[in-house]
Amino acid sequence: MAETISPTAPTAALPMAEPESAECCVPPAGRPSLGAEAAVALAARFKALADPNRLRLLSMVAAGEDAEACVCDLTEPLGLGQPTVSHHLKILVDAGFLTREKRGVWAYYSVVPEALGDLATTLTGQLGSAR
Amino acid sequence: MAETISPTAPTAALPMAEPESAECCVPPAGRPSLGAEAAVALAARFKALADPNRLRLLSMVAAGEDAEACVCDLTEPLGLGQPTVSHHLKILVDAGFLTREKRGVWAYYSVVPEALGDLATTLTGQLGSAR
DNA sequence: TAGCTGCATCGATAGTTGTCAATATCCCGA
DNA sequence: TCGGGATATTGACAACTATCGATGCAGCTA
Repeated sequence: MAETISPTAPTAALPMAEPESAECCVPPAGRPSLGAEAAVALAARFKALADPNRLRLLSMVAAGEDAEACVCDLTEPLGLGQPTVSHHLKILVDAGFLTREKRGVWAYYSVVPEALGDLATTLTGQLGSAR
Repeated sequence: MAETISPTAPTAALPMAEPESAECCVPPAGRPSLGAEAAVALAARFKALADPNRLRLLSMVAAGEDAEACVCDLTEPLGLGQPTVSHHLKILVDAGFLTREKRGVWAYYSVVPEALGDLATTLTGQLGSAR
């Protein structure tokens, strides 16, 4: 899929070749930019958002009365079973995007706005060509 | 993946079940917050970022000379095989985070800053209880 | 107290993903 | 034209994930 890179056109426009640095694999001049552990931690947060149903859950909670909602409100619109919704909510809580508060029999979930803002900052800051 | 995005078609036209317990389960006003297809599209972008090695690739490309790098530069620091790196890069290109330019034998990848900025905006705007 | 209700946890299973080895393809230099 | 190197593609396999049904637990209510 999408593998057509037009193998003929671009190469013909190439001049003579670079003067000296004809070698491609120059040593990584700067620094590894993003460490392995930091990448794992960041990927874990993205992984929590990498599911359509979890995104909808997050959105529905944010759209609630006081930016909170209980499980029974969320189960039906998604068309998922209650255990599945509970599972997704747990993942979002573990990732720091939601908080859980049990009031009586019901469990109310609310968003953590700083978490999303922090992630957005990391997106544009660390990865957006600004090291 | 095994995600069923709720077979109910238009994502919001739920028949509004009769509220038996007036305490908790009140259907959220009627605004669907995030549609099913929008959630799928957004999740696809997050999924591309939900891997540590892909995040490091993105970061390394962004930290390159002109915010670009070729495959051979990226293979070694990651400790992955060349096909694997190529696979990850393809995923990032398909998600719109990178662009590929073939110069001679080498393939240079560069970041698409608007993609990250756009995603960051969506994060704080659509999900961050701002509506 | 007993029963009921909302939610979490526990296996089990189908589908997806990350990785590698092998191979194909493309391009440059001799 | 041929050989070599850089990259992409294919096939296979292990690991992970999303989902469900069954079950357990806690708190309200009669």
